[in-house]
Amino acid sequence: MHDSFLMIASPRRREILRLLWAGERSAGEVRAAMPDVTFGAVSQQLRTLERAGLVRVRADGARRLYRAQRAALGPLARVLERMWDDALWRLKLAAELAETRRGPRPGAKRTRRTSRAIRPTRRKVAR
Amino acid sequence: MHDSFLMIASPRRREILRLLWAGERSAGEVRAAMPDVTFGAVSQQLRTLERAGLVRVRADGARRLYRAQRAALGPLARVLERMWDDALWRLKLAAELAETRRGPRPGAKRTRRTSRAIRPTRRKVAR
DNA sequence: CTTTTAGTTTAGTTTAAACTAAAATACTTG
DNA sequence: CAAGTATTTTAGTTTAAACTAAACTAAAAG
Repeated sequence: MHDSFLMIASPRRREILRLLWAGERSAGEVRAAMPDVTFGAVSQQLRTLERAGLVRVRADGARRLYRAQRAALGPLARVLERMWDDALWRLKLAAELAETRRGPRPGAKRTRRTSRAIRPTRRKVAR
Repeated sequence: MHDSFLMIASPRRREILRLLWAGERSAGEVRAAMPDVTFGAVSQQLRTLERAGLVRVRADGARRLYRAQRAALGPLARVLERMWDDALWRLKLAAELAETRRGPRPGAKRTRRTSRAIRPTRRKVAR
């Protein structure tokens, strides 16, 4: 994934961008705004956005503060801003968030995995 | 699928829209511009775009003439137009078309299916 | 040092998109 | 009507995205 069109195609990522548009927020604050998904899911989308250059991170103690890199979206930034200002579009957005869920639902039955921890996987310590 | 953001997230659909932007073209003419996929694949994307209201069809004998409904894209129409005018973006587009292929490659090995024709499936005769 | 708080990462699951091949449909022409 | 051309539709496959649960890491607090 790398393309801006693809990035803003996801209602979830658009919502995250909106939250980070005006200023910095911690990962936990972003997560708090989306109680329907796990922290892991939000963290992954933040990383996806970071890799695409659409957000920046900054460590602050145990927290990590994210903010949008508005210019990275080019002309699409304006489109998003106009959308967020438009009340009608806001209603559509809410509907989409409910509709376009792709991964497993919270109540999905899953097979128990065996212990794991085969690879020690030292974290890259860049925080 | 229904959202404009989702619609233009696909390089294939963006390319189809570009071809239909200036005027009418038959499904076959669109297909001829994308020799890397089957007629079926193009026909499906045309229908997807039609359902989203982004193109219009018109029957002409055995052919079906498509054209873009530019206004349906709202502010995104301008973004696409600017993109198509920009030579740099054109290079990126070519790269993406090669990269973001998701379905089976032309040479993918597939299991032979058994006869079929279980359902008669009368076509809805709306052409 | 132990526990708590904050967040990331991994491994695996589910789902939809994008495709193919083949069958079906429809119009046209001999 | 048969054959050919144009296109759609169906059924099935492959792939990547989006998610969950659990394991992990790191900093802060007790």
